[in-house]
Amino acid sequence: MRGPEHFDEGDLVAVLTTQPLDRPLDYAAPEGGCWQGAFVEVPLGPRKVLGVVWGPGTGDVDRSRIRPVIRVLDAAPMRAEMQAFLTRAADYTLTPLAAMLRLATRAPGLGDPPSMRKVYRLGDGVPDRMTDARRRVIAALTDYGGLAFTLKELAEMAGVTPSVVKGLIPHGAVIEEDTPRDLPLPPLDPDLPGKALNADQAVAAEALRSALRSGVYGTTLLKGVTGSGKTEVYLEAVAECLRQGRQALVLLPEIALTAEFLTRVEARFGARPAEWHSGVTLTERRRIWKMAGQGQAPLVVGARSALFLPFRDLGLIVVDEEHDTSYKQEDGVLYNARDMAVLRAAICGARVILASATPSLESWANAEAGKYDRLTLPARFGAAVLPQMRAIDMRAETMQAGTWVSPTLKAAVRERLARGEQAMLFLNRRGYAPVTLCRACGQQIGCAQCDARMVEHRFLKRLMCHQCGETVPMPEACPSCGAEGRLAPVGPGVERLAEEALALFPEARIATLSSDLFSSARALKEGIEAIASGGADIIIGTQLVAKGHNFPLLTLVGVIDADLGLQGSDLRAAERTFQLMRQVAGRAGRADKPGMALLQTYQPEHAVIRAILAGDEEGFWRAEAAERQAAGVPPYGRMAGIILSGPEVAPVFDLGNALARNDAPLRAIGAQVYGPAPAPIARIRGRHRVRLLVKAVKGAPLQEALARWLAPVRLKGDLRLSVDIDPQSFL
DNA sequence: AGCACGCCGACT
DNA sequence: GTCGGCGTGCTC
Repeated sequence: MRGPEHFDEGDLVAVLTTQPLDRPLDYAAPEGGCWQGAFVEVPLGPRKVLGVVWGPGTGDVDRSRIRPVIRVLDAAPMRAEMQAFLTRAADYTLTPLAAMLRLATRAPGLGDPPSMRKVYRLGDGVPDRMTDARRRVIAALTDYGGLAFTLKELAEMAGVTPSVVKGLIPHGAVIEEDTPRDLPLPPLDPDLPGKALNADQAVAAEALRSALRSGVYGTTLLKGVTGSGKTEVYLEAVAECLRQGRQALVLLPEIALTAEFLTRVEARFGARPAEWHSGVTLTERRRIWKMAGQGQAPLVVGARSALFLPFRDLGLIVVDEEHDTSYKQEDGVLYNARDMAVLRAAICGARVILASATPSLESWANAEAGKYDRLTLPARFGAAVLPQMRAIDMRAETMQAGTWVSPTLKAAVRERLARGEQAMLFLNRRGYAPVTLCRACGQQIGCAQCDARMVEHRFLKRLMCHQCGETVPMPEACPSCGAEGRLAPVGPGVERLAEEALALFPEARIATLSSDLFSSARALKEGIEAIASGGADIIIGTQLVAKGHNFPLLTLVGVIDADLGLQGSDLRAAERTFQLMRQVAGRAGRADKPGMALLQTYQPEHAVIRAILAGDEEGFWRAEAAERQAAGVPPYGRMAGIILSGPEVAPVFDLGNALARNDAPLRAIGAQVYGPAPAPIARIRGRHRVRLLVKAVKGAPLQEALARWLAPVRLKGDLRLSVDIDPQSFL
C-alpha cells in the first residue's frame, strides 16, 4: 500500500459500474495497481463495462469469484468530492447510484488512449511553382497567424482539395505535425476591461467578488429585472473565480440562449468558453470532459447536464434564469439542476449565484430565511425603464368569432406601426389551433398513444401530439365518423394568430417565432437576430421570446391570453404566470423608448394579474408564500410524486392501491399519501400512468421513509415505478 | 442493461 | 418428443 487511496495488484477493490446494480462489486486490482476514483474497465458476466474504483473491497464474496480489473483507463481519476456528490444526489433523488454515475460519464471514447491527429501550419519554405490554389492555402494560413488546422479545415478554408495542401509539404511551405486530439480550451483573460458597470452593478459585482475570495460555499440570489445587467455582474464573479485559478460553470436553460451568450463571454474574456449541451459533437464532448478533469477548461457554459462534468477545481456555479422549469429533468433521472448545483457547490467549496428577474418561490424563501445572500439590481441598465403595464378587460371588448386580437390591442399595434416601432403579440401556444373538432360528430382529434389532443400545425400540414411528438398528416375526413370536410380548428395557436395579424395589418412585416418553425438552434438564433435588428414590424411568439433575448426596437407587447397559465389547479400556475408575464413585458422598451405591455384577460381582478400590473413583486411573493405555508406545500413542506406506468390500466392502479394501503413507513414520519390518481399526463406512448403524492412536513426524513416504503415492491411484467422528489407540477 | 436459465404451447 | 415464448434472476 502506498497511501490509503492506492491499491496494489491483487488487493480487493469495490468498483461501481454504470450497470444498474445497486452497489459496487469487488474486483482484484490489476497489474500495476490502481487507486481510488480510477476509471477502469472490468469484466461483468460475458461483457466488459466501465466503472470507477469506489473504495476498498468489502470481501463479502468468496475469493474464487473475484475477477481482476482489466485495465485502468487514461482519464483523470474521479475526485472524492465527485463521489460524495453523486452519492448524496442519488440519496436525495432516490436514484440508483449507477444511474448517477452514468450521468457523470457521458463522454464518448472515455477509455480510448490519448489519440493524436495531424495538423498543418505555415512553414518558411517557398514552393517551386506558385499556383492560384497554393496561394490561397498560404493566404489562409497567413491570415490566422501561427495557428494550425486539420487537413479538412484548411482545405475548406482555402477552397482547395486536400491534395493541394499535401503538395506543399515537401517544399516546407506547410508543416505537418502530430498533436493530441484533445487540446486544452483557450485560456480566458479575466483582466480584460469589461463593460462599464453602473453604480448598482458595481456594488453587486464587488459583493460577489468578495464572496468568492472567501473560498467557502455560499449561495447568492442575484435578482434583477430584465435589462438590469445581471449577466455583466455575474461575469465579474466569473472573472474573480478565474483569477483565483479555479474553474467556473454557467448553467443556462436553453440551447438557443448559449449562442448569444457565448459571444458576450468572448467579448469579456477574449476567448470562447467550453460549450456543453446536446448539440455538441461527440469529439468536442470528449475533449471538454477530459479537459474539465485536467483543469484545462476554465469556464464551461452549458445545459443542466454540465453539472456532472468532472471539474478539477470548481469555484463558482452560476444558474442563470434559475426559476426556469427546464432545469428540472423530467425523464430518466429526475433531478433539479438548480438544487444539485447548490449541493455540488456545498461539497466542493464553491460559490453559487442564482440569477433571475423572477426567482422561484423556493429561492425567494431561502433568501428570506437567510440561507441565501440576496443581491438586487434595481434599475434598468441605460435609459430604458420598465414598461407600463395595463390589462385589457376582454369582457368589455367586442370580439368576432375566431379572432383574438381585441380592438384596443389592435389600435395600440397600429400606433407603433405608424411610428416605425416594433410590436409583439405573445401567445404561449404552438401550432395553428390547439383543438381540431369534427362538426359532424363533435369528436376532438386525440393522439392514439397519449391522453392528449392533436394540435394542428398548418405550416407542416400535419397534426402533432405535444406530449409524444407523434405526427400524422392532416386528415381530410374525421377519424371517428368519417365525415369529410367537417373538421374545424378551434382556439388560437401562434400560426393562427399570425394569420389574423396578417389580415389586420397587411402592410406590416410579420415574423413568427416558435421553436418548431426553425430547423436548428442556429437557424433560430439567426432568425431572432434578424428580427431584433428590425427585420420585422410585428413579432408573433411563444414563450421562446420571453427568454432573455433583446429586441431594442420593441415598444409594445400584447399578451393575447394572460389567463392561459391561471387555469388548472397546479400549485405553481400562479408563480409561472407571474414570471412569464413579467418576462414578456420585460421585452418591451429596452432601448431609449418607453415600452408598454397590454394583457388581454377575462379576470383582471385576479390576484396574480393585479400583482403583475402593479409591479408588486414582493406583494405577490408574500401572498403566494402565505398560501403555500398554509397548505403545507413546497417550499414550506416536502412532496414526492410516485409515477407508476404500464401498458394496461388495471395492474397499474392495483399496484398504486397496494402502495397506498401499506403506508406504515410513511405514517411513521407523519407523511400522508394521496392517490392513486391518473397522472397529469394519463397516457404517454401507449403507457398508462398513475400517480401517488406524498406530503410531509419540512425537515421530515422523506427519502428514508420512501425507500423503506418502496423496498418491498416487486415490479411484475411491464410495470415501471419512478420517484419524483420535489415534483414541479402536482395537479 | 444484457444474457442465461427455466418452465409451458405449436411443430417435425 | 423438440423448438422457442419471454418471465425471473444474476453479474464480483
